[in-house]
Amino acid sequence: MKYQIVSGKGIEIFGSDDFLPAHILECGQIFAYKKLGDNIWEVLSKDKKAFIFEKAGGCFIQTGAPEYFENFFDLKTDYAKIKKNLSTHDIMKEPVKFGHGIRILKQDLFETTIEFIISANNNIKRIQLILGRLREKFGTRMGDFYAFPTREQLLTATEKDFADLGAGYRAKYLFKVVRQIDENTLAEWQQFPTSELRSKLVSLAGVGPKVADCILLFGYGRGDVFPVDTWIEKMFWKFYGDSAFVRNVQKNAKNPAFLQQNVISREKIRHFLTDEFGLLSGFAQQYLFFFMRLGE
DNA sequence: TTCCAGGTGCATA
DNA sequence: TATGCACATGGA
Repeated sequence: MKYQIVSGKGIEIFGSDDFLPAHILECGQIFAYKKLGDNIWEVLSKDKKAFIFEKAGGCFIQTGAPEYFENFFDLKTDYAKIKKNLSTHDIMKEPVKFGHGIRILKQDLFETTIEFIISANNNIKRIQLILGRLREKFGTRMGDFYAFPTREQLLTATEKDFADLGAGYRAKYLFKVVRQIDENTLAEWQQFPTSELRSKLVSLAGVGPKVADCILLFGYGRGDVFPVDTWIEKMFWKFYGDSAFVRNVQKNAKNPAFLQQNVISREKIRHFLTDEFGLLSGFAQQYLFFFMRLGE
């Protein structure tokens, strides 16, 4: 994909095959965005903001921090190649076509951690509501918007403060996790291989296997993880319900009368899918998630 | 009213 | 290792 940085003003994106705001922003990887009009989107990351204007032949990302968003939108990665590789899997052909403009964002580690702790067993609308309140209450005002709060700022919040945002039972996780990690620690963890990094993340309050995989994928940019949530579970049964893998597990199940869901755990599904897609697992996951939620 | 949402923590076997 | 249950909240 071709693009050009316009110093201090933004980034010009040429073509829409590998960059579509609706696909990038609505595939579940980010919560801090808003559709302002037919062809205008607003995106917040950390203490920065960008507008994306869709126009004939591409997009313009308007921002005072083009270099930051060049990395954020992962513009240097060749998604045409990734989609070509993924499409060798039959089940990926439709999802890749449907979400062809998806890119996996490289989001701030601290922000991503907090966001996905809140995302657990929650719906996207309410997650956005809670996060909006979190910015307003604890973040620094940046003119017409609020920055995502720093760890320092969140240390001033009580458990009740988090609950008052509507975080529900996740309030105690938030209170605890800001005392377990800071921005520097999260950055230092980048040096670890995925499995080791994953176990460090799982040790944090409110971070289980699914949230850890989201942080690994959307923050650390690890492609070798496959977050399994309710939508991916549905996808698995839809596309692989009759696969040899499933038939084999069922055959060996102690009680064959059990429903499929009772025999194959999310952990098994995760292993199956990461074996299937390897280093492209995370990419496959995003096309499939988007397809299951909005496609068909 | 009940179910569900990008699940996790904890006790138990 | 895996299973069962509690956990806040709001929309459908």
